[in-house]
Amino acid sequence: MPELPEVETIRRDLETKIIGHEISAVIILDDKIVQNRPRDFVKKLLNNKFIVAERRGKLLALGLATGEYLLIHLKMTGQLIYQSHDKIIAGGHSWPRAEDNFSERFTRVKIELSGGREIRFNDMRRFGYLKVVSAAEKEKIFQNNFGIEPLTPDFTWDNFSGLFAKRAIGIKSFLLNQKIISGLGNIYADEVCFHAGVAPTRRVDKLSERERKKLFRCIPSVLALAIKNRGTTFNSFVDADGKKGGFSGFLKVYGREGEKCPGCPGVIRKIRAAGRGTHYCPDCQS
DNA sequence: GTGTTTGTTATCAA
DNA sequence: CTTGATAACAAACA
Repeated sequence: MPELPEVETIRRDLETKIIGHEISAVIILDDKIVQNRPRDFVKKLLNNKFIVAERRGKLLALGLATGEYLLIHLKMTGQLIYQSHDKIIAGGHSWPRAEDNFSERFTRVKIELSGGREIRFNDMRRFGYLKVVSAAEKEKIFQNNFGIEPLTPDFTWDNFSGLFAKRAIGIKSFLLNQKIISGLGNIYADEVCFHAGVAPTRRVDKLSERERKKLFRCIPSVLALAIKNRGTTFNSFVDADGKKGGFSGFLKVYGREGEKCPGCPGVIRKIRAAGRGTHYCPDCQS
């Protein structure tokens, strides 16, 4: 599941590869994925070029020379894979094969760039989307749909501590709510709770100042370490080169139901919280 | 055939 | 208004 670290990994990959190259072809294989009218989508991209790669939460925004933005959301199983013709000729890998995390079979949109470069949007479950919007619309979406952005100067204790006020919700739904905090999904929400030593079932308005501070510190530290390791591949995530992330082995609780807790003799439990599978150690998270 | 996986949004109920 | 619960979307897998 691509969350902030996975999307950031892709953003950084693409930034070095696609900026400044003219878009020479746009092929939509599945209309459902594109939220513009297909003809408009192609028209807005063709002969244009990407000049910047931005991210807000789990949403990618690739800036175009015309001032518009291509928004890309990977949702559950989306992949953005880059390939250059040169690399293939030089003996590099070709497109990742189906057995490496199903890809080609689920290619929904192809964007070809000058010089034999190409990015492909794959999505097995077709939850993800691509959409070209104006700079104003993109700004509006960034503003209205996303809460505080971890790993930015905005993420201060002053700003973060204010988010707890008058909220009678569980930590899990607090962390998953993109309008409160941007970028955490099911994996990192559980991991943050573990590192902070608080049970995901606790209500945020009942947390002590000390516990809130721990959460505040663990959110950026867990995310930063995950980015450093190029994200978590649990099911389908791959980076822009089609390679898996390296953070999976660092996961302390997610996907480890029944295993021994990494921090104490206890056993990792799995429950349902905020409608999601939720992993934690009842002994060291309280 | 059943249940499970989750990002996001919609809908309903307390 | 707030919150939680549930379904919906979609496709694959055990």
